[in-house]
Amino acid sequence: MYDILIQYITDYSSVILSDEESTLIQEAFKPKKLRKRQYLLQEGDICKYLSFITKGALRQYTVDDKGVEHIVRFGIERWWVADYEAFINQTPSKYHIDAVEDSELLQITNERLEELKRQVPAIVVMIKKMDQRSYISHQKRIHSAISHTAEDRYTDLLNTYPELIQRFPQNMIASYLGISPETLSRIRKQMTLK
Amino acid sequence: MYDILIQYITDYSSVILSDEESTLIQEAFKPKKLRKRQYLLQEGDICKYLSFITKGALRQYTVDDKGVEHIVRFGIERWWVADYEAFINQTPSKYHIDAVEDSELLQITNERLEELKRQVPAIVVMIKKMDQRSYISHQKRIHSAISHTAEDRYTDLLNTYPELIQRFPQNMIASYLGISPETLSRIRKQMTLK
DNA sequence: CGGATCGTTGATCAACTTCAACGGTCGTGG
DNA sequence: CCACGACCGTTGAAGTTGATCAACGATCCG
Repeated sequence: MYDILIQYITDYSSVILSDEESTLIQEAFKPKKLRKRQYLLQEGDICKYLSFITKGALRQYTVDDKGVEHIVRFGIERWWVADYEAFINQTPSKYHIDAVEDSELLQITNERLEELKRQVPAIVVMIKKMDQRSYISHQKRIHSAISHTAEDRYTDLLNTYPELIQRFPQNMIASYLGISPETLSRIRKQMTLK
Repeated sequence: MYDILIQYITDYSSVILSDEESTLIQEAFKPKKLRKRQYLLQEGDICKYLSFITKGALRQYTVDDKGVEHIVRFGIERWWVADYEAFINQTPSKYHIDAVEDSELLQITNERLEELKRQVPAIVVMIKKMDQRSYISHQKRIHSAISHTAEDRYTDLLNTYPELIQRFPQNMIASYLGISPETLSRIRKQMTLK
């Protein structure tokens, strides 16, 4: 399962890792398995780990006073999960993270990650690229949310991340888009008629 | 005008800069003035510079096919502006950036910034902190957009960035929130009645 | 087999947009 | 320096979009 991570780092840093570096990486990340519906993090928890998904699917979300869930992020293979705010500041999280399928993760603490950055330069390059990509995708999602209709936002997601739509149930997709499950159902019906 | 930047870097890196470092920074950033309504960047331009605002107010936005503007970002003193995507990849921008007031900026190119990071460690620390803060604020804005009503989003902005509401005309605030100017006007009226 | 969950559909309701009109203010050119 | 036009915020009326509530069938899983 470490090979997926090594491959990921190679892809994102454009650096081929030495055997020593690979070993350092494997020592720094600890495996964790989650059953479907199991929490990785609950509201109020400190987020100790940054997790790399080698298998499965997770979601990060809040629950409002009416009990409605609002999904801010999905994660599948080769994605990272953590409540960044809680992870960086080591403060209680405002979010829940749980497994939507049986999942396998590789986890690292903040301190260990800093150490690894010093030991393996490729990690620094990879993290920089990840940060840039997430900045850009956040910007796009914000733009989408403030300027497009529900249908356009769904079409957008369909084009950008078709994997997610195949992978997560429709009501979660609706929550991610900020619309009701009923509305998404109707939008999909509309679209098949065209 | 450089003192604002030096102070900012000191604040965000928690490092006191040597005279040499201050000099290096001043040499790397070039001043630029903008008249109100003047473009810093137009759609299709390559974004050559990252700009630090020492005075004034700017906005980053798109214009849709109906001619409606959608503001994704504001900037005032001690904020940075650039179309990150276009800046990093040196590709044509999808956004416009212009001055809402007469403004003064300090600009740096990507290469010069990389050089400066090697020369002044405090810059690296500062950028890391900026990245973290922007990640968190993006996450919050996305969460706000998908889970709150227009009124809640306005109240949120009022609490988080009161400076922006005092500084930018109401129709721009509405655009930033993703609602029509009329709706914002009515929301404000509602709120004063309470 | 039985309960829970999910997607769908219909009816009604609330939120927000659009269109139009009006008064106030600001900046600009004559 | 004034007058005019452009822009901005406000308000009303009507229209649209999406939310809510309720019911139903299908599927999945224990």
